[in-house]
Amino acid sequence: MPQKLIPQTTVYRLSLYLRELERLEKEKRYYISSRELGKLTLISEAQIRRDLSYFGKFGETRLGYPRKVLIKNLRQILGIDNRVWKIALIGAGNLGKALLSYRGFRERGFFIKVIFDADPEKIGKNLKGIRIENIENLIPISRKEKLDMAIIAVPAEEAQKVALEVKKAGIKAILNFAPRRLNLPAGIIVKNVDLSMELENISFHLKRLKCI
Amino acid sequence: MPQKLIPQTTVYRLSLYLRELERLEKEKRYYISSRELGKLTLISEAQIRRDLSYFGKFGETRLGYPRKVLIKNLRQILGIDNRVWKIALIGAGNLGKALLSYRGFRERGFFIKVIFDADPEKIGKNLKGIRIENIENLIPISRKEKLDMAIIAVPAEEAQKVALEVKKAGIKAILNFAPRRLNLPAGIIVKNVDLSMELENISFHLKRLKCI
DNA sequence: GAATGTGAACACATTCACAGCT
DNA sequence: AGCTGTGAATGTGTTCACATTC
Repeated sequence: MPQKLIPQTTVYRLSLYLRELERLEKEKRYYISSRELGKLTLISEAQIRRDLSYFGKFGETRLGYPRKVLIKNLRQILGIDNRVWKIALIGAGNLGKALLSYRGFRERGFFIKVIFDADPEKIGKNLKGIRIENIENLIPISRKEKLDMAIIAVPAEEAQKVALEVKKAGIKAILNFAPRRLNLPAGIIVKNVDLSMELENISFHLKRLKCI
Repeated sequence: MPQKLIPQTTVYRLSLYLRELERLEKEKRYYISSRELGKLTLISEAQIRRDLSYFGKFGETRLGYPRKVLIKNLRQILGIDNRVWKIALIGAGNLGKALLSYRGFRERGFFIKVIFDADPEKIGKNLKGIRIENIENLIPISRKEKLDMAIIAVPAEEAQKVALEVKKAGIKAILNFAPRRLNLPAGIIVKNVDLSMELENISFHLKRLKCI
């Protein structure tokens, strides 16, 4: 496994490949070609070969990629092979609740271990069997539970403050749903899911359609 | 407004600029420089000037960009200046409900006009004052209401089928929350919000941290 | 013969660095 | 003097096209 520089986008596509390969559960054939996988994922075959080549040689000449072995490799590359990532969900509002019932988490080895909120009404109650803790206790609880990741689902105004606490707690990754760019020191992975930006992007392109 | 090719990423950043400029409501100064905006958005000043230059010359030499005028221009470019986009929400599950209570929609001129679901238990009921319609009626209702956009928040297995119906209904854009790549003919804008992919991306980077 | 893996070419995106302006 | 706007240089990501392999 050479340590070449891996494009950002490649990692996202690996998830896509994995998902489609897993959907082929009933498929009897041992091998799948980059062309076939390309048809399923809508990614060019050359792109697929390039993406995989960053991590090794998984294919066999004339045959293609052995499906199940490739699945195993992809899961290992993505870090979701029999490993558990422990998550803090911060914010027990509508979005937080929706995220709690998202099946994809558990399936992929992501476990929400603690929920935090600032609302005294909510603190102490349970959601899906998980206790809602006072956000004030974020740091001690995170450290005790050795949490890997925080999902920020609080109002925009709170997000930056919360993110700094998360960093202080030694958590190494954030998935941020608040419509606010987080300004954090290096050493923490941040991914943003920003609904406003997606909507405005669509709006931009819709407008172009109508004007041209 | 020259019709140069605009990078994908530029449009997303415009949203970011707009949001930060709007946050400066109390700011008394008329002008803001690309450097100052860069500090706020964590984008380089050169990038900001380049991004804006795709759409015109909004700045003034020696002074910077007139904040309020720039806001107006950005809103116009993004297509959210006193215009209403009519949306169908498809899927009245947990995620759908969470999206319904997202303030950002209304603020930006996005209005959820109809909700669709396949569950007979839900059809006919109301959510936030919006009636839940039978998904079977997607096409006639979409056409009558002249909907611009559909938000797909249904289970992965249903997403492709629903998307094809959306296309048939003449809707021109989709925001897809189902963990499934949609395969559609040209002529419809599709943006995916894919939680699994974000999680696996984080997992990938977390793993690297631990291994290196 | 039919696939992979990959150098080389190309396309796209960002940054540099400075002319031009007030 | 201090800003923008932008050619040119650089950096990053994708595609082409083919040598290689069984």
